[in-house]
Amino acid sequence: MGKKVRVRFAPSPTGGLHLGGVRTVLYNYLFAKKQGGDFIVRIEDTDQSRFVEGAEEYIFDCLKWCGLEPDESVQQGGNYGPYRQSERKELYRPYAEQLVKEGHAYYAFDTPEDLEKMRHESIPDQPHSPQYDHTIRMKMRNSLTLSAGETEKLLAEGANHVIRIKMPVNETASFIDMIRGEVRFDTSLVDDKVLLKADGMPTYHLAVVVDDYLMKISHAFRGEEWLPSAPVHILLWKYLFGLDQMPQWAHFPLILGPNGKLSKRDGAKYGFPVFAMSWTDPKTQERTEGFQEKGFLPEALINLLALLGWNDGTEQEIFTIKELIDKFSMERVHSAGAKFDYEKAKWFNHEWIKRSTVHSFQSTVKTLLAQNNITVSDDVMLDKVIGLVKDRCTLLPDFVQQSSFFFKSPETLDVDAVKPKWNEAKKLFFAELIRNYELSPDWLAQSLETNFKEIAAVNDLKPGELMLPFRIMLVGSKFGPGVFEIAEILGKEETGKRIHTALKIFG
RNA sequence: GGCCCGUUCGUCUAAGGGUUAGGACACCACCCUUUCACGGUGGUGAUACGAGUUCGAAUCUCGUACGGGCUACCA
Repeated sequence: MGKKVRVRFAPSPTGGLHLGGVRTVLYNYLFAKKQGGDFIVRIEDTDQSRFVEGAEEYIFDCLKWCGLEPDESVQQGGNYGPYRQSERKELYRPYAEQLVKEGHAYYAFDTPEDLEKMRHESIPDQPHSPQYDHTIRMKMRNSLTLSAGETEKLLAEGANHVIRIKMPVNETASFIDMIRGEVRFDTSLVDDKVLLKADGMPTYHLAVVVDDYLMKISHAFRGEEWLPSAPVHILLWKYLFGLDQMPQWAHFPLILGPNGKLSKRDGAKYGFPVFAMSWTDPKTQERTEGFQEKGFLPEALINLLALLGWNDGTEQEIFTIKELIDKFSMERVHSAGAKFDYEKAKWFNHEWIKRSTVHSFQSTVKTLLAQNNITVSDDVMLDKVIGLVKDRCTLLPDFVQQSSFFFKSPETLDVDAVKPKWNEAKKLFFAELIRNYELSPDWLAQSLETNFKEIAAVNDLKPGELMLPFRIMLVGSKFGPGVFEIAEILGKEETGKRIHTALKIFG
């Protein structure tokens, strides 16, 4: 023991980073930081056919936005690079060949057509699952069925070939999952996975084991979808580096959408984002909106993701990243999959908006308003407005609706809300109100309200029937903070102006 | 089909043999608010099923059912 904690997130840069990915990063990060360990990001780009322009940088942008930055990666550098598997290509073949030499793997020369044929017609008695395993490998074209001479010759000729693991028969491969406990597999039932592809690149199976070893990874965490390939990795560890060197593993429960596993392809078709940040497919130009653009605070995203599959055993639900680091433990991660609930996600965001300081929203709100052609020149006023409205905002764009009218008089007034009960007496009231307000020695919500009610009383009118019209005059519609607080921020001149304008419209 | 993982309110979850099965989101009602929210109070609502172990099971075991994942020279 005493081994330094080193964990890694190993994404394949093929598109948007979805919720499950961010949560995997998060749990890795929390675990590492709690133990004072290192968090590494390794790019798994061994499938060149799936290369997507910009995907790698996008992933790092997402991590940065989330505040989950790695200690070592393509961008940060580090002592265990390169951190991109495509740049480590030459490194893997010797391991694969060592396995062949030791009888744990073999060369296979089957063409794609051969494989296709094998899968579709070789097993008449079984309806499914023709896999390249111990029951059929002796019927295929590989170094097990070919003579040593033939094999050598083919290799010398540069024939297309892969290296496959030779799964043993009737052995049990097992490991202790930090979340699930012991998991065991019958090796006879696992197929001979390709380790080294025809283009010389390793598959995930070989690369993950070799790199985890070389990068001294102490704990390897990944999604539950990887559990079935665990026996392959266990055997590779056993053959290559020794089981005692194998990192401790944990497989996280899946995050489910409405129809099973959350998938990148489903984009925002669920009615909620699945990506951390917006992603535009460089080929189709199809853009999928992310949590950031939807108006989520990174703190909220982190918080809600942390609670999707983990809790600290108390009833606390709002956690800062610092608290999460402090309290996280792998043993408390749930083993069952969790369906994502967008309503609850929004609740988390609302809570975070309420808890964040007024100042933290200043530039965001300014930008949001600018996008709606509203220029804010008075920062003091802006802060007051934010303070007044932030509790009513669930998503960041809600600030637009909630604060626009402070900076720009309403374009339309909800006349219908006023008209039916509008009369001469009320009209006279507001005329008098303007005169009174003109003379007001101060301009505070409190005194504005007092005066308002006094005038109403003198004219024998119910304040309640006057406040809605007043609100419509100032806001244009039936929402927003208290009217007198709005009037205070608007100021004497602007308030008077809006009453005037409205009076003309109401008739 | 095979293999693997899983199963507590609609959703996220707590309860690691003894609780009126707790909380949160959502929903409903009431209060607060002379707008809309916030907030407060209360309510509806769950241990998939069947055996077994035990004085006692949501909790341990087995079976069944259901759900999910994997089953590529993708990760």
